[in-house]
Amino acid sequence: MLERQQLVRLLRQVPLLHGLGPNDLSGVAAAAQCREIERRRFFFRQGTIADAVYVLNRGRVKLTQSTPKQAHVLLRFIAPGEMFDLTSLDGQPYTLSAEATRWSQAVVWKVPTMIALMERYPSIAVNALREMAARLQELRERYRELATERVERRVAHALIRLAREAGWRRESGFSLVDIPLSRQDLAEMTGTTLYTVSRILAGWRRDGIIESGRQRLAILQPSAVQAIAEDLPGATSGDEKPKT
Amino acid sequence: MLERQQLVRLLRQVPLLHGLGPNDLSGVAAAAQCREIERRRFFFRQGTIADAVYVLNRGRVKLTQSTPKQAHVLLRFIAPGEMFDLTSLDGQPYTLSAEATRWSQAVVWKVPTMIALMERYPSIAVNALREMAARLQELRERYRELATERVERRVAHALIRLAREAGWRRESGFSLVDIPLSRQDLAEMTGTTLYTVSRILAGWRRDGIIESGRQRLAILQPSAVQAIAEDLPGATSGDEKPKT
DNA sequence: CGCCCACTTGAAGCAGCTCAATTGAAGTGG
DNA sequence: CCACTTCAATTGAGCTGCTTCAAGTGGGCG
Repeated sequence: MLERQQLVRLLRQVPLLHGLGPNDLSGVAAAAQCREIERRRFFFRQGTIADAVYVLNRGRVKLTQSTPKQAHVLLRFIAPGEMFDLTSLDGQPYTLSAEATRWSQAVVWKVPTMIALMERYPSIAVNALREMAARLQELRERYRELATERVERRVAHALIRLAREAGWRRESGFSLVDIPLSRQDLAEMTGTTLYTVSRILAGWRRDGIIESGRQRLAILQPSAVQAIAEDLPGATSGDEKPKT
Repeated sequence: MLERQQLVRLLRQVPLLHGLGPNDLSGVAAAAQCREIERRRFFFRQGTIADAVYVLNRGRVKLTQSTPKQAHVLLRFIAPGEMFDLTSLDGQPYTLSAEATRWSQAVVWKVPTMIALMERYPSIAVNALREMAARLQELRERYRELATERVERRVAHALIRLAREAGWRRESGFSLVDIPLSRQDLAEMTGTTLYTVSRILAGWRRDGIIESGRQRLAILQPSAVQAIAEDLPGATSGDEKPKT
């Protein structure tokens, strides 16, 4: 757990609280709770009441939605500093679940508490709005993608997006996804099946664009992935130079 | 155009401004502008700078997104009272376009003006957040639908959604969509082609579930449409009684 | 009245899904 | 350290829902 001092220092980095002075931050911190969970456990589950707002401090969280018939959709990953999930301000049930992909720590405010804070410090509300607007915009783009693009391009986009959301580790000079990521996960991100993802990745591996193993994925030629995502020349041929 | 008095009376109905007193409303109204446009004209277009926030007063607006290759996606319709579109608070370009489907009137605030209003009247920001959260939630649901459901069910869902967003007119006892709605529009809403939509509607028409013509659509058996959307029994057989 | 444009319908092709069998890498326990 | 288990990943074969292309049809508006 965290001491107050430590918490305030943390919160200073959080985009949601930008523009607040030290005193304000201290007040906001006083209203917060802290929650830590293990890998594969949930901050909240689809169907339970949405009574809190989270800001991820350490770890990595994935947001998923599932249907009655056990079809799952992977909406996005949350990186440290990001807010999740302002689904409802009125005590409606969550329509998604938040699962830690490894040990994670989040700062939590009850919804009524957060609303009170926003009334008192309006810039929090404006920051939240900014974050929500960005989310909405990204999701709209993905929606368009899903409606108009072929699978291969969607998978390429998913990899590029993972670079931003999930982060990468440098390993022997290449980008390695910093998340345990199965074919199933990628399929659920792009609206396809794990078989199709496997075939696509196999093709890219043959072309030297990526390296991959069990829950592991490394991009050898970022520019080639970009080319596939954007319909540039040189998409399938492996004649691109690896960047880095 | 509108007088101040009239404008204030209007703004009292707007969810975005709920919780404000008469004086506050008057101040908010003073900072607003008013814009009226004809059918088929745009409040804003994809690519231009997002420097304003709109609240629709009268008419009907559709939000669309298009790709470089002229593929279009119809994101949603805006009904009077709704806010559109808080895409960006920072002067980024719009990633969508807002087109009037008939003569429309909207109240407009410049983005910096609206941010200042939110700082002054935090409940506006909270209301905006509420609206954004609802949008995000709905879009996530549609994203999941697009990723996991067949076309026929997506079209059924689109009709149900239109009932809420676009409104219906009662005509000889049946629900008629209150928007000029082509097969192409429905295709762009559901991520398919106008041909497939045409075939699906033809089937429903044979089963007596709908009536349809040129840019016209009437639902004869709402419960049958619901059944198709939700995978209930009695989906394709026309043995349901019309509600109403 | 005649043209335009939304809509319909058929036929062919294919991208991606489904099912099934196999491989192989990472634990696990003796 | 090796046998065993487990589970992600691969790959083939067949199928199908949907797209694509092309040719009509008919309602509505100028």
